[in-house]
Amino acid sequence: MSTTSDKALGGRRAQAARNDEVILEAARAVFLDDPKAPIAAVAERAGVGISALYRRYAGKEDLLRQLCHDGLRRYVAEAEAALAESDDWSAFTGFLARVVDADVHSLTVHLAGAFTPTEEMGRDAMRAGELARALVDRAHASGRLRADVVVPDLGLLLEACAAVRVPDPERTRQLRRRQLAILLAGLSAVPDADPLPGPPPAAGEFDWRWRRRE
Amino acid sequence: MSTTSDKALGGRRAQAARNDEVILEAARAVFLDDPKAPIAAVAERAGVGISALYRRYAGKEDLLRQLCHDGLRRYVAEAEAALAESDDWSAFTGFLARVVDADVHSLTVHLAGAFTPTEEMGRDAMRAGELARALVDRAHASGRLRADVVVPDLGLLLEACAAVRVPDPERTRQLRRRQLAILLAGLSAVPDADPLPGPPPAAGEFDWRWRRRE
DNA sequence: AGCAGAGCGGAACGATCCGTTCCACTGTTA
DNA sequence: TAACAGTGGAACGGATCGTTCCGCTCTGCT
Repeated sequence: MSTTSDKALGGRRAQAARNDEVILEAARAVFLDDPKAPIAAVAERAGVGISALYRRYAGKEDLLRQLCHDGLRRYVAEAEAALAESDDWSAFTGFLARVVDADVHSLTVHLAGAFTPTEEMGRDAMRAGELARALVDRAHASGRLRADVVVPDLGLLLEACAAVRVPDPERTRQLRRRQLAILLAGLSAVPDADPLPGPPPAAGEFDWRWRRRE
Repeated sequence: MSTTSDKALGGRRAQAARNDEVILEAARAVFLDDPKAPIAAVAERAGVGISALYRRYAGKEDLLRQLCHDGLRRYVAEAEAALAESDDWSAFTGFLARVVDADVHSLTVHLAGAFTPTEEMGRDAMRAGELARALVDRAHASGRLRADVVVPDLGLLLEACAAVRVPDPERTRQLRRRQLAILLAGLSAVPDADPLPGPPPAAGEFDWRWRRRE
């Protein structure tokens, strides 16, 4: 009944399948907390040995890359989901709230530079950019977003939220929501506001993070 | 004419006095860029040998502590200067702009935990808190600050600005000014705004950073 | 029942990295 | 010219970390 290729796994195989998730979750938690954490910390947090890690990933760089790519995919998925909404403004704000909650920015940006990206990641990153532009365009169309906000301003916004971090994850989420609310209030169109200062952030201005570090 | 205790130094003494500043500047730049940078990086950046560092500081921890304390003192000085202004709102915004420009937040917060703080730093930190409260009180009194903003919200704001960093320092300053403008717009009182969400940040909620790390 | 091997834990290894010490050297001061 | 503050940078010892490897367990198949 239970063959090797069967989906209903028991015993050792089930344990292994469970470990897949446990390890990914542990890696997420550990590397979000400290991008330079040793790989042994991931194993310890997952409650497994180091072998369990190396069985799944070619090395640390491979794990980091996968984690980062997951974050990127999540970003794209949330953006697509948001674009399916009818209300332009709540699509925009809902997207940001979900991305902030999921800590996607830390995953994609703070892990960047620790590995050589794949071509597929490049494609996904481009797609993410297009979707963000669509979201911002619709937010502008709704009239609720101030006119001088540009797409890369989202980078500043997400960075600001990701910078908030306290030991308790739930509390972190709450404080980030507050930060996001303040920022969104600041980005909202009001009758007679001073224009935002300085040259706005440009498209590739944050790409330097992806340069291989050390 | 030129005795040992003379202020007008020449030759070797002048070089040493100059090195004092060069080293501090280099340390600021290096540790702002990477709080875990090796001490040799500071020496290299300053264009001096390692001995020149150890002649002035007992060790890395001592240097970090001094750097952090400098940041704290700068914060206090800016706050005092701001409180001398007559206009409540521009005292508030001017203070924030100067603190953000000076990258004081990174110095005091991102270096915290890398050394055991002195009692004097504790006193200065308390004084900083009092001054911040006075600044926020006056901003509230001006009617320009939304009523539900609390003092520790400044922590979120400064963190948000400090999180913006690109390789070029001047460009970093510009982008941070933009970020600050957005945040201040978000913190400005408007007729009928939704209240800020979540339990507001509490007084000691960011103190965990000061716990000795590893 | 028994065997082959997938999966695993964790010690051990080798390669860095980094803080600190130390010593030879140089220009200055008395 | 003797003493020395100031310095550069090699060298050392400890710590860290990625990766490998070996022995063990438990499973799935014959």
